[in-house]
Amino acid sequence: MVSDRSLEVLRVIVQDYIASREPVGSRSIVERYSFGVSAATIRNDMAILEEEELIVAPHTSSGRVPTDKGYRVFVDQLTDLRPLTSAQRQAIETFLGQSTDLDEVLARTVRLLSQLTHQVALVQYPTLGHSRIRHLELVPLSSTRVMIVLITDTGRVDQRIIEVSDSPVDDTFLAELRARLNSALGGLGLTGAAAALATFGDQFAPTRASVVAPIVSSLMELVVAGRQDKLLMAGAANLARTEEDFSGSIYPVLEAIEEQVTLLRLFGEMAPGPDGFSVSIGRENASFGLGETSVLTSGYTASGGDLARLGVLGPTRMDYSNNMAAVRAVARYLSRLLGDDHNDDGR
Amino acid sequence: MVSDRSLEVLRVIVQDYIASREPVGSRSIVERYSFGVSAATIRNDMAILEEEELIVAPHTSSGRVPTDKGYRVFVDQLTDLRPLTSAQRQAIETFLGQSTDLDEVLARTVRLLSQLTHQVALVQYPTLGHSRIRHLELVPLSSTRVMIVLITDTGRVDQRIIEVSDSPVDDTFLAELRARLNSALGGLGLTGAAAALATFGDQFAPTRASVVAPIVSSLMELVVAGRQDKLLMAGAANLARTEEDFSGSIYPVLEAIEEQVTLLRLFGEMAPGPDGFSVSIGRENASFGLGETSVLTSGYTASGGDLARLGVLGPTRMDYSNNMAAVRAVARYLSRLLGDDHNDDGR
DNA sequence: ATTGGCAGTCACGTTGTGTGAGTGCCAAGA
DNA sequence: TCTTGGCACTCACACAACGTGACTGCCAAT
Repeated sequence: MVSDRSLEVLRVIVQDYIASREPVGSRSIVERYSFGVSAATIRNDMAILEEEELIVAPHTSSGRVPTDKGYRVFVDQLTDLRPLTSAQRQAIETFLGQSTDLDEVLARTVRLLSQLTHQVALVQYPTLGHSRIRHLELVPLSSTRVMIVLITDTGRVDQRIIEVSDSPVDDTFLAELRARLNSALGGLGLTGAAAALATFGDQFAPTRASVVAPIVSSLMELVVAGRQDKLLMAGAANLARTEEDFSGSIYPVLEAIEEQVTLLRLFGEMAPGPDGFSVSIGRENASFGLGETSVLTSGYTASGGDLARLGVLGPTRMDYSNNMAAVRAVARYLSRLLGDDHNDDGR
Repeated sequence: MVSDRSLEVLRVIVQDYIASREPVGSRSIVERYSFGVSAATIRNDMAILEEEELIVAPHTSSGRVPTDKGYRVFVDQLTDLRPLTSAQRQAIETFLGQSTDLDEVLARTVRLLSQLTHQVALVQYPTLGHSRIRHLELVPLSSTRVMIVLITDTGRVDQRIIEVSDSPVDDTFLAELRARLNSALGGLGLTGAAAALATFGDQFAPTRASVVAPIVSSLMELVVAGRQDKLLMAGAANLARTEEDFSGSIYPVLEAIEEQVTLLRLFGEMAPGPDGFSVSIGRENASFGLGETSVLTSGYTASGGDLARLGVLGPTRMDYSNNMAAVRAVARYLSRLLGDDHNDDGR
């Protein structure tokens, strides 16, 4: 059976291997840590760990390296998150403290997270599920083209350009349409808006259909698509820095993370832990072409209770302790920032 | 002196080296090409080319490799651009043919270009210099926060959120302000708008200053910042695919291209050639941390004559012929698409 | 100007050898 | 039953020696 000391041994193996990228042997363990036992005993423990597939020996006669399963046990045991240094805390403050615009806040956040962890950082835009429509604008671009701008109370702006009929657009009618749309949809959640839109066209004369129909249907798409997420990334270069941690080239990894859809699926499938925190290690991500990377994510809440995730992605051999602390801290700070800032009245 | 045949030799050296990534020797040249002379003669030519620093021998006794200067001469001589295959032409059509939204067109363009060239593709957003203000929207977000949305006739949307005074915002006044701003600025170019804004605040009572002033100054920033460009990128993974073409790690390259500002400076400094096309090779980009990469760019015109650039970036050892053709073709197609599409009346 | 020939250089792949880190096992001790 | 020291064994790795082959540079002859 795997004793308490065995787990301790696993812990130091992971630690040393993370620090040095070299297989760690029994001898170096007794030298560096005071286990109070001899190397032979450590070897016995290591045999047990190997039995349990928590570590492996790359060659017959070399030190041991944690397996994915080993990392998993290590991470699950990791209760005492190394607190951030005061310098790191201050970095968070100064980095995020000033900005007000959602775009800017998230852009800064992703850069910050990348710098704190030296990994690829990811920040998901808040889903618009719970956000409400603040304003809706129709802007005539030309005689037959109209731009629709949708602004939600999270500060997010979506736009779309559409072609309306072949008859020239009537400006005054467009203004009327805008007014009606705003009064019909303003303040509604996106699901409510979709419902309202379904019958919205009925109040107009059929002759107007050529203008109203495409706008409504396009708006419908926009409202539905609003739930489809967007994602920021920073620090991709860090993958090249830690290139030796990948068996082959980093090409497939870069390719995988360039595809936003992949990352969004990954975010979606990561079981949100009790405190919104989740870790996915190595092969657990194999289906995304990311079998040699680990992903740490944490949820954060934007205004209106909208939930989104942020996190970091890096080689399986990463500094979990530090990175988990950073992800947690940033997620908390961001939640506070967005919550406090946007959570006002609603007019 | 460097004879005509010497230049031919340079050409085939570049060609072969690009194809094989191996130093090319005199022997393999006479085998593969019908120069009608012996290897020794080729060797003499190569000696001349080496004298001129167009090629170098990595080791005393190995084939030759083009220098940056050699690539430069090669590219400058390159008149017969390999025309795109019909498959490539069709890819352009089907890829870009359908979309109408500027964001979407550019997003598709950058992906397309990356796929055609297997390099990192870059597309700069049209500068707003020549574009005119189509519409301006003020949206109250809360009692003290207002979102400004600026829409130009290129279909670009910029927004910004600002904090206005400590007194609650007056909705009706905001509506009036919006109307006045639109009538004052609508249809103006950005430079004109900046001028108009300078005196815009004067028409309001001083008591309104706490609301008007921040909006006007923020709008001013937005108008000026409008010229600051934005940039899309795709295919960064390709750098990892051609990793062997970089002496060290690709880390510095990835790092450099992650910084949009760097790329924008690079775009800015690339002398636009006669037909708007420009090539920058190897060390010519050293100041950007891109001394081992080449950049091919071409200008394209959006509506209103606004000029922007697009291009590809890759290792110095790249297929110039193919990539130049692709960049040219895509730039032309994009110009036509944006020109035709957006260049309509203006109401 | 071109050519064939020839000597010289040097990267690279192969093979052989020693070295050291580290393991597994076992018998003895607590 | 757990721990320990000892010992034989394995094997990656670094290093040196050695061909081999692909070049080049030079030169005398055409």
